[in-house]
Amino acid sequence: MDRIDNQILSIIHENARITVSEMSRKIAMSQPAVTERLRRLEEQGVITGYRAVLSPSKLGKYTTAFVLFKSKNCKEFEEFGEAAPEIVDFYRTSGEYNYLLKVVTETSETLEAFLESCNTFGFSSTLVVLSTRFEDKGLITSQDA
Amino acid sequence: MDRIDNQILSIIHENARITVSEMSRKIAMSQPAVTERLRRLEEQGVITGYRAVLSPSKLGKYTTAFVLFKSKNCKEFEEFGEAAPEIVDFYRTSGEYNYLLKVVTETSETLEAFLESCNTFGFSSTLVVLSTRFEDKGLITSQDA
DNA sequence: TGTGAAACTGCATCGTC
DNA sequence: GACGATGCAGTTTCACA
Repeated sequence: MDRIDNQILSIIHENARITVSEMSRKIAMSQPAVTERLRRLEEQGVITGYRAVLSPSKLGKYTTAFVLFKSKNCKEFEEFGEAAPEIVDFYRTSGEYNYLLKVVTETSETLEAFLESCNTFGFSSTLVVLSTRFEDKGLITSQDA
Repeated sequence: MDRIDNQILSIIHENARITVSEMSRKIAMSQPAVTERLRRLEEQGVITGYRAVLSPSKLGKYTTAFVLFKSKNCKEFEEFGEAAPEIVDFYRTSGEYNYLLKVVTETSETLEAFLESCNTFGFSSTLVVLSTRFEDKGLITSQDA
């Protein structure tokens, strides 16, 4: 994990579909060398995947909310969470609440319906997202790369 | 936006570095047709980008937390947030708190230092993430694709 | 680990429907 | 909108440093 690896990570976090050739030009290194470094970063688990970022609103999902949850039966609630398509992110947390969920739904009505379906598992508190300033800022700072 | 577009979105959300040829085999359509559909999905803003997913712990970041924030001066706080490398996600929310931040730091000590640097802007409540059950579940359900 | 060369594979583009 | 053909670009592999 040297400076070149950090450059590769920074570039590929910005644009996961960049070609290895283009990257090799950016960092002034041969294309097979970059391919090999990428392979290693994947193998070591530094890179865990590559994802397209989709616009919720363009897919008819206009409501995003964070739900703080205090569940009684954790096992049952986690099984419910796995199966619920509305839950995009699912975290176990410390504090008064033991779960935090990011929920994406069509409208506030479908959010309400979702919250009601959670009621049997415990108590929740919901924060509706008004707007997103930014998401998924890179973990590599310019000084690292 | 038909079933084939949904299939493309589902596939490329799973693996953003898949080749167009491989996709075209999976969905039994010619390579130029898939290229054209991809181009349109990008142009329409359904796909807003492609990102590598990086492991925080492999980069020395062992602490993730969600910070609920109640700020007095919103403009100043947002400028601070843009510049803070610890803040990975930044949302404006409804409710008692007006911001929600996802913060990734090296240790609980660096989290503490970050929280102290926020103090001038208002009041915060922090939920430390104990574990992540899942993140970034696809917005396309199997019935759509 | 990194490089250069060669064979292979994938992609952009265009004409056709 | 989708297809097939084609020339160019990117990737894989390997011998060598």
